Amino acid sequence: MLEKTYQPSKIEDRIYGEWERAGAFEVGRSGRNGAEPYCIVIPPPNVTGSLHMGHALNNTLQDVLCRFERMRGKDVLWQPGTDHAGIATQMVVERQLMERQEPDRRTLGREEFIRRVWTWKEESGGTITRQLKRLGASCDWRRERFTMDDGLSRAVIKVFVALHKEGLIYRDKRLVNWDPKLLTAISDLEVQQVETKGSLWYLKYPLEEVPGEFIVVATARPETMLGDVAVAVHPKNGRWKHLIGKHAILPLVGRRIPIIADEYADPEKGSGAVKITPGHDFNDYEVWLRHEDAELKGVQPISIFTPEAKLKSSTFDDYAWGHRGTDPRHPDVTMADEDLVGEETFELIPEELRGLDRFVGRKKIVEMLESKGLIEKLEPTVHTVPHGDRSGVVVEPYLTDQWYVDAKTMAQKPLKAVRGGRTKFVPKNWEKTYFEWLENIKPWCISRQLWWGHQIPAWYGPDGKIFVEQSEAEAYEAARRHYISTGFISENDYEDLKRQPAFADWLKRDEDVLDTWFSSALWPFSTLGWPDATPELKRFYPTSTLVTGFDIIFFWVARMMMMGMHFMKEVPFRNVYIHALVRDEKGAKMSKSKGNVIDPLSIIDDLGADALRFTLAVMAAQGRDIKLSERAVLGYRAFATKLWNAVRLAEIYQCNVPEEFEPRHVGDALNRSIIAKTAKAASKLTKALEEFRFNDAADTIYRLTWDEYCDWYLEFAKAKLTSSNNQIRRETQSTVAWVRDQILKLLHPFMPFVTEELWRTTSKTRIAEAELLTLAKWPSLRHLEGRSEKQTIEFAYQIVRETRSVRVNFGMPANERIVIAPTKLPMANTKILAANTEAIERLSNSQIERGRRQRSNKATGLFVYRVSIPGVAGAELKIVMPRSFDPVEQQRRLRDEIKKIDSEIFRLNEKVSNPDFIRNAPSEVVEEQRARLKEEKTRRAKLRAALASLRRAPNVVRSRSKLRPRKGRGKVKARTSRRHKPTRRKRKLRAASNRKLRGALRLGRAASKIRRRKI
RNA sequence: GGGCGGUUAGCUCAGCUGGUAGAGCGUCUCGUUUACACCGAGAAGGUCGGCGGUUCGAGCCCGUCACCGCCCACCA
Repeated sequence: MLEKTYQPSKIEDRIYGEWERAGAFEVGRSGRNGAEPYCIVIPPPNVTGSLHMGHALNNTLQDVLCRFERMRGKDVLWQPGTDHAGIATQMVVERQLMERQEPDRRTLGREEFIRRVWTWKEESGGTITRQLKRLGASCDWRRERFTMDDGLSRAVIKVFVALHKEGLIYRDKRLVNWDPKLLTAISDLEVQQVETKGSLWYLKYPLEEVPGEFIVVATARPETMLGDVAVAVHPKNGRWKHLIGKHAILPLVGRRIPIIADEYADPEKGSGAVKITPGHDFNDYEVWLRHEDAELKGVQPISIFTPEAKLKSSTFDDYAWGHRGTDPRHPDVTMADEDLVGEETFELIPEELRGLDRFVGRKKIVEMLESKGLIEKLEPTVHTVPHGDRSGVVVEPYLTDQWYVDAKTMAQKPLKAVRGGRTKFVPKNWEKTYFEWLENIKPWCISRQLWWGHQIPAWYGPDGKIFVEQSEAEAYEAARRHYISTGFISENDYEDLKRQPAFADWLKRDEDVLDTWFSSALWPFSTLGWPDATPELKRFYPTSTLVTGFDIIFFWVARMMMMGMHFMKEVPFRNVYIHALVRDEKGAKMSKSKGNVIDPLSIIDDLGADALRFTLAVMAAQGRDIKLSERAVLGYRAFATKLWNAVRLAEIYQCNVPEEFEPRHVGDALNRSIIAKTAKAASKLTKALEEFRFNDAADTIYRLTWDEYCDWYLEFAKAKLTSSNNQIRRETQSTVAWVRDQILKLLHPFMPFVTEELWRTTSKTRIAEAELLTLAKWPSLRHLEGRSEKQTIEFAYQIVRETRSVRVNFGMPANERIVIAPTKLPMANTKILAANTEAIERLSNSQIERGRRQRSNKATGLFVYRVSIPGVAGAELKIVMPRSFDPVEQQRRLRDEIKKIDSEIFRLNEKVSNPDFIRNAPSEVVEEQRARLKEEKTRRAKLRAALASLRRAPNVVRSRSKLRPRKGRGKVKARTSRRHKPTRRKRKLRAASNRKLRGALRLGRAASKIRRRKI
């Protein structure tokens, strides 16, 4: 026996355990050998991560797809794993060292530090995996991978070496975005532009050729002026063009720099002349390149800042003015890269500026210029300043050697693949974003000055020559061959060297590691076993669908396309489903600092994983962000409870599906109808999922369960479940159970836990079906969708709806039984009516009168309200009003309704009498409109008749509405004026007093009648 | 500057190929020996952002304007 309410926390862990024990999520389960493969690779969460709402959404959608396809009989592989997340993980472990007051990273040394990270990973790295299980994720956990595990590392090295040999990976000295806090290069994508208030300084540079005159340059970064190599002005326009070819003297240092012509200088902006600082600005670097062989021949970019060692106790910014050796304030700390500023550059920097933090230096240099009268003016501006997305500090363009991927070349095939439809984005408009980015892609900087990650397989020889090989041994071998063949070393000398300890340092491995996204880019094939030709690789690549957020289309999706096309010669996935962001209920991004984060785990604890999953799925309409509130989840927990209770009802009435039950042969109209509706819902849901319309799919099963099954079907079925007619009772019991089972299956991808639990507890009576719902077959019910709707139970439902509506609209109390009489029914409907009389009467609290007895109603002369029964031509429902309704109110109501119908009829008339409409519209639309017109006219006639008879009706008491304050109105006011909702107890009291009031009114009515008679 | 998306009931949002504007929540009224009060019934509530166009017919297609959001680029 099921408990009265569903408590998710009681069952979820147990159910997940059962799935795992049964190996339900394992790929290639027995009996699936002939099955079509279906594969999703999980977007690997950071190993440091814990489940946030974005993960919850992302993985819910993947799980819905996987469970759906698994039930459809496909051989499903949901490939799980985590990402080593270079910077994030390194930061976490460094923080931990600090908290435990252990030696910092540099003190520990690289090897020991990495050992610590691995320890951390073993201890804490499983968090996200456990949390995904709590969400219900049906991954094949046996196959879990990690971007730093041996296999994936091997794939990374192999890819790097191969691309290097093809010239698609190379080392280059150029400007990169340098993160001064993390002390590493980062890629363009890791830079966030932040709007910042700043100033624009107008600096006066003296002209060499015209003493006493100046050229004015505008800059937001005056401190970089020490690195200026030129001043650029527009070649044709502006106030400075006459100075082209002349020279300026760089203030403070007295260096002579040329004034050059370049279109980059916009005469409209700033002063019209721009300082060129190729060592510290991407645009200036481009200008330098353009003039490298002309006016700037022999001039090199100057880097005037040095990254310095990250100091634990540092109170100043980590990026400072050029200096060497030691920091004056920290004489004991040796700089990591003391040679990054060359001797000459060092000499270029005035002594008082050396060693200053860059922002302190800015102030200082402005003061120095100001004191010399070289600042013309200062303008406040707002400009966007690049920040490191991880560190949050202002990044610095920095000229240094890094490794790059030739992304431009690699982008070509991915572009073609999507243009040719081999990979499709859903929704499609993201393709445009993808195209734009790939078409304008720049070299991808892949080296990072970190320790945690895949160390670059490049070794430097004694003369700086680079050997990129898969292993140290191979690098040494390559070096041996190279140096011997070039005569750098003789064979004998090499053999000697080999025996010496110095040999270990003969080649030096590159210290840097690869961008985390480099290994993620291989994910769709590396996790399947590449570079080995595994059966899984053959079977599941290309994968079916990738489910991810739009924020990583560039970071991840595009790069997987590049690597996939290059190494597998095929797209990594057929579909890319891009889902939205989960925001808070006000639409703000969830963030810890804002404190508006909804933690999926606490939601799961309180309301259940199913409720959360269903909420996310039903809200996942394409192209819109999800605004999530706890209230919404609450609503879908109620849905789980509703389902629970429906199954309980089936249990109470001993419903089960006997072996011989065949839904096609069901005879009763009520039962036939719910079977057809279930079948239609199944098709609709299936189609929606095939098209990634998760919200439509979820909505469909919600409607079927709650509206059709619970609110209508089960309510009608109750009468039959206790019927003394054995045949009808058994058929209904079977149908109740059969539909229940279809619902459990259809809902299972969305709400796996509660449906599994219900399946288990009700499956004792089921035959030839899977023990576990998760392994059951997806319903395929096309043949049960049925033919016409005309003779279904729907009209019986309509009778109930109309009667209920009339009851409330005419102000009758719910507990007063009224008399209704459906008339002019076709034979089929008459039968259905007869078969469902009990249910109709119970649900509308009415008594159905038919045939002879109807005429006796006429004899009473009571007011009879007539309405058409929608869907059954000509049929109408007479509702005999009791003596307890308010006629004045109802006359008003009827007149209002007639007015509405009048305008509707007018509109339809216009339409139908318009020859253009008749000519152009499809005939079925014309017919439809005509039918509607007719229907509306009939309705109006009935209402008019009702109005007329209302005036004559003997059960009308005119004085009543005067006696009684207009029902409800006064109370409405009182209620809405309250600050808060009355408590349940108060509401009960109020209901009781309302009943009393009604009692009093009835008395009043009787009294008034007597009075009238007297008159 | 380039691109994408949004504007529909009090709130949050659906609305597929143009053909009677929907849901959930909230509000109001009524109803509990009933599978479920995490419930049931009914009701109120909308010039579908503005203007123009195409069409027999526009929430949907086209143009335009306004406001909101996001992405990319740039900003001396």
